[in-house]
Amino acid sequence: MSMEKYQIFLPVSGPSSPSVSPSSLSMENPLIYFHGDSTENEVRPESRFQHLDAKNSVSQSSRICKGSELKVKPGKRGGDGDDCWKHRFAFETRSQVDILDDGYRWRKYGQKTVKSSRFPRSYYRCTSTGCNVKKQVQRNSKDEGIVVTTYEGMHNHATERSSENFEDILRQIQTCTPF
DNA sequence: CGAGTTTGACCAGCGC
DNA sequence: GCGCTGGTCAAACTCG
Repeated sequence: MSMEKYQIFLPVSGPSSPSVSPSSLSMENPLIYFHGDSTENEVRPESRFQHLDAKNSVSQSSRICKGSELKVKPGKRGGDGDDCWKHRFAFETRSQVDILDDGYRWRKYGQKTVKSSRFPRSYYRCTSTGCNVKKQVQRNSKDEGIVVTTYEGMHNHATERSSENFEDILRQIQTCTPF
């Protein structure tokens, strides 16, 4: 993925605009820019997100958009036994490959075809012991060149490989709390 | 042989 | 209550 180009969409409007210059963001040699229209270009009308949104008393008008962070309750199976709300955010990247090299090591634990998309959704967990971060990867059904990545949780360790720029992006997304 | 992937089964939440 | 759906488990499999 050395010459892969990424287009990362982040919310520009709202109180949580990442204070980062687009030109400073890169991943090897990426072209990254901010996307200004978060209404027309929502990740997808995912009912789950909207439902969680409602639980968090977030107004419907400010529903989930790309790069937004939200807090989500742990899985129904309570796999990690964590009763606290987890940080969760989603963003889109334009890439030929599904898996972004974000510096962390991920282990795939499932794949499902979801009704809302013709592409399967893949489920990954961070392989680091004690780190319960998960992510879901799915191609946008409207534009298969766009990969929708949803992170859940916060890493409690450093990256295993250097991918500083992408890590910067993630850190800044995680740092800003929109709600 | 260990780490990661695949894939069918299982389970629980939600809407009707 | 039932069926649908999404998320997870775990055994089998692949690969380095």
